[in-house]
Amino acid sequence: MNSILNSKKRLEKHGIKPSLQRMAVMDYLMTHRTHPTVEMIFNDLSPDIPTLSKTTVYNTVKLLAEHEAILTLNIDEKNVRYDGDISPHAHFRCKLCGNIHDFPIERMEIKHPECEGFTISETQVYYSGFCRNCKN
Amino acid sequence: MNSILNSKKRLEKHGIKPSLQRMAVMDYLMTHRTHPTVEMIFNDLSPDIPTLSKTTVYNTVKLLAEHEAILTLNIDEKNVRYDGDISPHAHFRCKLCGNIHDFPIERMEIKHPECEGFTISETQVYYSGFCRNCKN
DNA sequence: AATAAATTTGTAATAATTACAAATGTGAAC
DNA sequence: GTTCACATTTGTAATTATTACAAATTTATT
Repeated sequence: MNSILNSKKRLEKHGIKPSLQRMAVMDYLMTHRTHPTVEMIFNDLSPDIPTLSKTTVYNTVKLLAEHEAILTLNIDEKNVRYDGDISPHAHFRCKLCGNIHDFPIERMEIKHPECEGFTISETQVYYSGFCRNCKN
Repeated sequence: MNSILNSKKRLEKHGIKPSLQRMAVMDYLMTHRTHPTVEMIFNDLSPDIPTLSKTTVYNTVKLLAEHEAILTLNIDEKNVRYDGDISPHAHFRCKLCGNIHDFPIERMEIKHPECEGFTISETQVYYSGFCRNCKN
């Protein structure tokens, strides 16, 4: 399977004109389930696309997120992280190694008087603690 | 009710030695349910404590959070926000006005094979969308 | 009152992100 | 196929939140 083709389809599905850089970033996020930072994406793509600029990566993830082709995670206090998996799931950050894991999300009931009149368009569930490797 | 007294008690309960600045920040977070940034806390306390330094506010909220006397919210991409209400609840950020509201949290079932071996010490639930005032 | 320890303060450094304008690439019209 | 308009990318400079750090101040102890 040519994963670049998949990334192109994803871009088009979300109304984004595909370019070499956009497809590369989209493909990276679809094939790397590490919830990478802009820095990581840039470092990993640079060898293949020598002219790539970090600004382009910033611009691209912003564009992708605005078109809801990817998720923006604020689970890490330092850097913003991005996720190519847009299906509903929660995230876990290990306080020791910093790695982020996907967690299944069961369900969430939100039907309280206080919520009347609010329109919820996005939900993020963040856990933190120690992962399997780090809980010594 | 002298709310400064309450803040002193909260500090002591969490093993933090009370000082003028620490009590002021703790009190501010207990009486202002706006999930303020360091900037906001600093600006509002400065008139009363003219010698106050922004570094002190940074130091203090870090200390309070480490001792779990307050919550750290990463719901806002720009600034870290702090919450003096440590009882379980979720947060909602309006995409238009940026205000953050408390939401009740019903329950959350996390009992999936994928979670085996992970130790969850903290859970944050963030919603975003449009608040009552902003949904035009 | 003197000394040691803890806390606060101000400044300077760091680091992520954004603004912006120049350069490059792409596509349509002729 | 060349020209022109428009979109995209790039690099640099600016911005901004946060941290590092050392001096100054406050607090506690003898």
